[in-house]
Amino acid sequence: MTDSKETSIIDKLQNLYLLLSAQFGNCTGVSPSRFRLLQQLYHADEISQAALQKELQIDSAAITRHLKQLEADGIVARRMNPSDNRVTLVRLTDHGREEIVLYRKEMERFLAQMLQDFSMEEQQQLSRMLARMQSNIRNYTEGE
Amino acid sequence: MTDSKETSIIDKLQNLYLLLSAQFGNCTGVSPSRFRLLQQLYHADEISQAALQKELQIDSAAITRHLKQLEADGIVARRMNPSDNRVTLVRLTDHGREEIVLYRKEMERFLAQMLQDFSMEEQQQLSRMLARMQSNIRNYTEGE
DNA sequence: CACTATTATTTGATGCGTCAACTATTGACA
DNA sequence: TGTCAATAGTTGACGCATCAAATAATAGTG
Repeated sequence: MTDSKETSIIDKLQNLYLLLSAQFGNCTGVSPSRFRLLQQLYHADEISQAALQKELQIDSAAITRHLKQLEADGIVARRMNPSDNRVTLVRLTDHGREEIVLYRKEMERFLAQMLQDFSMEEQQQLSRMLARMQSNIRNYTEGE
Repeated sequence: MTDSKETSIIDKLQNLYLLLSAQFGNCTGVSPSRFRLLQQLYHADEISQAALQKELQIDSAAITRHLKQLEADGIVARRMNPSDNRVTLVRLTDHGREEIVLYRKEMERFLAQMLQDFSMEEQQQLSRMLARMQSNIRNYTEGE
């Protein structure tokens, strides 16, 4: 029986992800999701929640909650799009912009450690494999 | 700036994991964690929660809650270890054993789809890379 | 034997994600 | 223009994980 072998990739993926989230949070002070969200805001100046949702691939409910918290923390400011009252536009506050610079530094360190012994070639290979799995899973959905 | 490039592995890992969890659940009817837990029980006959915790690398609080639910669903039976009243021994019920056979079938299909275009060689490579990252992250913790 | 770890499990608070249901706006078209 | 569909965001219920604190039982030691 190769049972345990066959599942091992899912197991490894899960163990890695859980460890990654926990450690990333410890090191940078924000969760990976929140960091990614801030990263988008950092590059985008001002952006709608729907656009954030598309980038991050996270449920829009989760986006709403992150932003609510970030707004309460003074990291982010929101306003309605005057030309379409359905959409909310989000941007970093000046304070937020300062904070994220620190997060980014920590993240750099973390990432460097995580990939310390990976060659460029390996990193690309890994990236491609992850992307392939993702697309395979997506197709499974449709095929159901 | 190669900013978005540099984070892309974490991004990809997260996107993949979230998609994986959601889809795995849809397809098999159980979450990856719960499946792994059942898998352990399937192979172990009777096992303590602490041992499960070590295998799965999941917080023991989460183990308790999974088992509570599984017990309520009649999948699992728990009893105290008569020779050490601290430990709880867990085993699949007959019903549970039948159920898991079905889950396993679904899981096989899911996994096959996820890795459909991966050669054996690639799968091993991927496994090794995931393990390396995990160990790199662990070391980071200690280094702090 | 009493005292102090250590170990196993549980519970409560919290973070983050999902889905489903609901509101508000906008767009399109008979 | 009135109606209906699509889009953006929010909220509530829920699943699953984490940490910290509490409880029990056992082990080790002077």
